[in-house]
Amino acid sequence: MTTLSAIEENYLKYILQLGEMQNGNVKTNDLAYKLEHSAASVTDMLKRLADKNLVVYKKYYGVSLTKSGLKIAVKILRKHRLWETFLAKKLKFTWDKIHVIAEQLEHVQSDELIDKMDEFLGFPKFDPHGDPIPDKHGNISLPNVVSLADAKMKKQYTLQNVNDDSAAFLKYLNKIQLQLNDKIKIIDKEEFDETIQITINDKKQLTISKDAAKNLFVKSI
Amino acid sequence: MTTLSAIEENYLKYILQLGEMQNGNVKTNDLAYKLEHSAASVTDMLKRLADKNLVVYKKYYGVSLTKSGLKIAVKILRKHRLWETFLAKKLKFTWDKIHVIAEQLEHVQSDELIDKMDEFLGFPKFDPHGDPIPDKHGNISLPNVVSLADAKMKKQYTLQNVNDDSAAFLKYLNKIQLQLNDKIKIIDKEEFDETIQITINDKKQLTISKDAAKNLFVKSI
DNA sequence: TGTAATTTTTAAGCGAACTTAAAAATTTTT
DNA sequence: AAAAATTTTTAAGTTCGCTTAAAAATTACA
Repeated sequence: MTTLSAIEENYLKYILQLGEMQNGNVKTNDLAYKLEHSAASVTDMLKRLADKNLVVYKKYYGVSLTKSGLKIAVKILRKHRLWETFLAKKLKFTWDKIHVIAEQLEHVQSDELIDKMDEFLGFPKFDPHGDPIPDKHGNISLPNVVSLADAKMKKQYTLQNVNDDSAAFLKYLNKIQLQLNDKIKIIDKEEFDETIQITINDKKQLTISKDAAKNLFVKSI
Repeated sequence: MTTLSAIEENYLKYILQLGEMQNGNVKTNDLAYKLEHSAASVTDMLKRLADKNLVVYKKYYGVSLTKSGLKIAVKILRKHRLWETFLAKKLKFTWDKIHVIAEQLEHVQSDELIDKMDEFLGFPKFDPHGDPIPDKHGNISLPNVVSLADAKMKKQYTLQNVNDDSAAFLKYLNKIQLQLNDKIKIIDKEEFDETIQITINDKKQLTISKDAAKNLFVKSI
């Protein structure tokens, strides 16, 4: 199989990402929005990806990944998250900058490079955002995580994951000094606006908005 | 200035590389051979690069880099050689594989990434092949510097650089009392194991192993 | 120096990945 | 269920980076 262009790889990546919340089916317009292209150009590409057997495309309905398309998409995810880990851990990049650079690096083609990088980093299971890194065979380890908005009162959690890569959100986390693996306990939930009172590491107490809580994923301990 | 495509960057890279042996001028056919493209497509691109003021292109004569073209080409060289150093030193790639991968990595766009990588590697002056790595400002350690392993018999050299910061190697240099700027003359090369007989400052005579010689960079005087 | 050989450019055309505008299908509203 | 609104596709056109074939300029040589 001939190697895909970075553009084709991005399509597969976003079909995987957008499909995760649904049943796997992604609408043309959602892809167009994500990729910042016109809907017409998305339709165009989807037909070509379908010809290559990477996606199943049904007119006016949507698109989903085939087995081989999924395999490639997961590999890109693996590369992206390994590179993010490298940038953060080894090169000491701050959170808000690693995503954009990893979006370039994820398209470098070399299986040996991925595997050597994996080894160099000590075979990490999660990237700096707490997202699971698929292993060499595409297996993803999923811990029992829930959104902080759905978490229960008075239970102990650790911050596992953030679901918003925007620079603004990451800067916010920096400001309130909330980091991955920090211990979190909910001490109150305000019904009215769904804000949440938490303690971080049993010390600092602060208020988290509904919007922020939805993007913070925690694991019960 | 808008960022260049990887293809445009490759043109600049090869114009620099091929021009080094000449007076800086490169022929259309030589580029076509290097890039494995038709001569027609090279002509096409050279016109576009000239429009962007990156090269000076004279019909039927050849092409050379402008000031801004040179600056970009040197930057790509810097990136290529830093990545090669990273692949060899940190990821333990063998020599024969690093070039192909670095040819992809050199096109990743991020100034901060280059500089952080440079720092991570300890600001190396030479890549694994002994080629000089341009610094942040584009300055290159003099090109008449060669590895002692590649130096000629009976010529006079001075020690310019060492490309191994390991305590063991530095201790070894101390022991044999070899210092920067010392005069070195090769008086014999043993074919069998590639050990080298040298004199230091026309006095002390000693034997240098192949491995040590590869890490000693000398300049002819 | 005139002709032959070589190099380089021009011309025409192609595929990938995009665009806008119009047409068609689907979904929503009344 | 018909009309209106929205989504998606089709059609036509663009740019980039390539091709081959031909024409033109340069270089080699007899």
